[in-house]
Amino acid sequence: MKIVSWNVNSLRVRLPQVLDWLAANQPDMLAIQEIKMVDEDFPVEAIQGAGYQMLVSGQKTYNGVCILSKLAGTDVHKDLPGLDDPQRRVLAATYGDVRLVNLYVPNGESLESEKYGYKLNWLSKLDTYLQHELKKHPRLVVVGDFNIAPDDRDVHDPVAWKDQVLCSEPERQAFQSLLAHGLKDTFRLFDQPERIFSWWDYRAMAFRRNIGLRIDHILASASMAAVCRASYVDKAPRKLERPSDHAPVVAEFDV
DNA sequence: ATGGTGGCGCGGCCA
Repeated sequence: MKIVSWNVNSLRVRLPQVLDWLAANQPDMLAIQEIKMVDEDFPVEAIQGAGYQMLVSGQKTYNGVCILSKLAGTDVHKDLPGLDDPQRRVLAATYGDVRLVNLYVPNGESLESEKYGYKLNWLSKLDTYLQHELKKHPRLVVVGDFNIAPDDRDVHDPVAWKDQVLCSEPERQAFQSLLAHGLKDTFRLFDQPERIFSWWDYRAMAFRRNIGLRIDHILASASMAAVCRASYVDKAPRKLERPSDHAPVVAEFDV
């Protein structure tokens, strides 16, 4: 089973790249963030034509998530319990006996911003939600744009980013709390090259200079981590014309 | 270098 997370920064713009990537890579599930469209505008025919089913939690202009999959998803969740939030950032479903949670964690903007408080509160509600999901679903995979670089290895310049948003201690502690509940960062289950990132700013030729952060993650419960055979970033789509600022992250499981 | 680029949608927000 191949599970992928990709922040596409507008599915309308990136649809041709998504279709090409699906055809070439044939994931079982592709969790997408920042589709930036309402459900009514979703390209149903194009996705079905590629051989995929879909679940969508769309929003105009901002946010919006979906899951493309070969099998139908059931038991769909679109909200975090205890958080009354119009922002569409969560989509969870069950595929066979695997539970998949797709997240677009708030960015936070800066430590001084109101949005930072919203992010930390959101992560607190997520923490509680995932504890319950872990109890209900032994085979749980949590993916998405976490907007958190878990440690300094995930940052091109840890000194410059110290205590900045995406790298601050409260954010990193929220990420570590998820791991403490039993989730594994699948990327760190394997030896990895240095300076592997999943997001590069559009500005200042950051991608060409590999000035990035690893903020997109695939976490797995113990039983799924035990059968994880690979976890990596596919930089190829980031090299295309008019790319997303994020690359897909991929995990493969012997399931 | 307090800028820079990109998406949405047509001014300003968000990342």
